[in-house]
Amino acid sequence: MIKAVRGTRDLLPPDTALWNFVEKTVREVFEAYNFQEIRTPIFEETQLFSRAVGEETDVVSKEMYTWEDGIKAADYAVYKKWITARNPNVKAWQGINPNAASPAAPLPTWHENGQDYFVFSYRLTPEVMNELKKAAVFRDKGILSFNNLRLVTAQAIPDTVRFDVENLSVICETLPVDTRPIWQTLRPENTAGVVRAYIEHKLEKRGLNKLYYIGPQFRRERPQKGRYRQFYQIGAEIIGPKSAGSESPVRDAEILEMLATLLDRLGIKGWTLEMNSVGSSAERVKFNEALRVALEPVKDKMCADCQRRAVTNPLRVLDCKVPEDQPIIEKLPRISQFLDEDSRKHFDQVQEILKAVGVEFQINDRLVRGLDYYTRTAFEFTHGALGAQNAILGGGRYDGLSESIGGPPAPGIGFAIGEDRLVMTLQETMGSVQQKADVYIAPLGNGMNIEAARLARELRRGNLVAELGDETFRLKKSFETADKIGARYILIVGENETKSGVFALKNLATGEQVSVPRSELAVKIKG
RNA sequence: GUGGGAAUAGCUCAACUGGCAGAGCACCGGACUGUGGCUCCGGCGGUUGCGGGUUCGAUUCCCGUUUCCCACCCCA
Repeated sequence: MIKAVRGTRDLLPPDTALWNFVEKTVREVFEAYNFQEIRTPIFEETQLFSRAVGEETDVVSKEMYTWEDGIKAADYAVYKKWITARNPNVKAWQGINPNAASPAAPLPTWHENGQDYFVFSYRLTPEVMNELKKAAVFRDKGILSFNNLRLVTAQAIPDTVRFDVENLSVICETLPVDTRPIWQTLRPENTAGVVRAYIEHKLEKRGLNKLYYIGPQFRRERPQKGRYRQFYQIGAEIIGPKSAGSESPVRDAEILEMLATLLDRLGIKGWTLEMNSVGSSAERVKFNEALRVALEPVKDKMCADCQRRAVTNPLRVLDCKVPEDQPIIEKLPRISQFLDEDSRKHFDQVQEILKAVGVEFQINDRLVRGLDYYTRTAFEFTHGALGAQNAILGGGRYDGLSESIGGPPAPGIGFAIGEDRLVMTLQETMGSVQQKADVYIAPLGNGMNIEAARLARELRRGNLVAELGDETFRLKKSFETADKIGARYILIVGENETKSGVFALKNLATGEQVSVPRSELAVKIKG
C-alpha cells in the first residue's frame, strides 16, 4: 500500500472544518487591520533562503528540500572542468563514464578545509549502493544524507546519483551564467518569498504594504508531535519605505495587538506574549562578541550543548534550559546593555502602546531568534499545553532583510503562526466541529429520484445544505442516514407528496412533522 | 542527526511463561413493506507494518527495516 510520505499527513473531515474556521477567522481579523493576502510560489531559488534566512542556520544548512534544475546534460563538461580545476586532487574523473556502471571504482573523494567532498554524476551499481548505504542514511529518492554532505539525485536512486558538494554557492557564482545550475528549494518559511515579491514588483512604490499569507511550508526534519515535513503557516508582514512609517514602533504594537485579538477570537485561553529587543545587526555583532568573551572562562563548566553553542552560536546559550547552567547564564551580559538610544526608545514605545491598548506581555531578555534577519523587536506567543514545542507563533522586526537580498531599504516586521499547532490546541479546547446538513431529502418509491433531485437543486440554490438519498433506500435507512449526518430536517418525497405538491417535512430533533407546500419549503427549513 | 517506546479489523484496544487472532464501537442485513435515535438477533471485516531468523508451532522471542509517538538537537 502506498502511504503518505514520512512527516506528511492528510487532513480529513471533520478536522478540516476546524482548519477552515481558523483560516476564516484569520482573514476576518487580519483584514480588519487592512492586511491583504499575498500568495507566493511554494518553491524559490535556493539562494533566496540561504541569503535571507542565513547560511549558517540549521534551516538552511540541513533542513531544506532542495534540487537542481536548469542544467543541461551537455553542460556537465563545463561543470566538471570547473570542479577539476578547482580541486586538483580529484583524479577520479578518469575512467568514470557517467553512463556506465562502475562497480569496482572507489568513490571519488577529496578532503579540503576539514570537509570531505564527493564528486557527482556517475552510475552506481547495487554493490556500490550497498557500500554507500553503510556510510549513509538512505532515502528513497532525491536525497542521501551523509554526515558531512548531502547527495542529491537527479533521478531515482539507485541509477544516476549526483553529489552535491557543500560549497555549492561558490560553484553557482563561478560558472558561466547560462550553464549555471539553478538550485531550487521548497520554501521553509514564507517571509523571504514575500520580501522577494516586494522587491520584484517594486511594491515600495505603493508605500506601506500590509500582507498576509496562509500556506504550506517544508522542512526535512524529524517528525514529532505538531512538527511535520509539510506544515502550514499563517503569517503577516508589514513592509515599506521608512518614509511610510514601516519602522515605527506603532507597527510593532499593531501586529502584537492584532495577534492578541486573533487568539482571543479563536477562543485560545492561557497564552503568554514574551518579547525582547535583539537590537540592530551592528548591536548584535557587539553583543555576540561580548558573549563570546564572557563565555570563554566559564564554558567548560557548562553542559555539552552550551560548550558547542559558545563557539557556533553564543546567542543560543541564553536559551539553555539545563538547571545547572542557569547561575552562569544569569551573569552573562544582556542584549539590553548593547542597545543604542534609538533601539531602546523604539522598544520602550512598543511597550507603552501595548500597555495603553491593554495587551499583556512579559519581557524576556533571554529571548533570541534563530534566523539571521531579525532585528530589534522579537516576540513569541506561548501556550502551556504544547509539550516541548510551546511556542505557537513567533516573529519580529527585520529591518535589513530587503537590502540583504538586493532590494531597496525596507524596514519590516512580521510573524508566522504554526497552524498545525494552533489547530492542535483548538482541538483540545473545542473538540471537533461537525459539518451539519440542513435537510436530508428522502425519495420514496419508484421514479421519485427525479422529483427529489429537482427539490435538492432548489433548496441548495437557496443556500441550504442538502443531502440526497435514493429511492431504493428503505425509509428507515433514510432516517438513520439523516441522523448520522446531523440533518435538522428530513424531507420525504413520495408519490402522494409529488402529486399534491405538499411535502412531509419532519424536524429530527423535536419529532414534529408538518405538511409544507413546495414553495414554502426553503423558508420553513431556514426558519 | 541522537536516544527511548510503539505498530493487531475502518476506529479504540485485548490475546498469561510461544499453542485455534478476539471484544467494544462503526458498517451491512433482519425483527420493523411510508417514519429515526432504544433493544434484540445475525453478518461482513485480518498476509498481526514489512523482510529475515529461532521453533513442531511466532501477534508473542531474536536481527534488520519502515512509519508513528516521546525526548534531544533546532525552530516559525
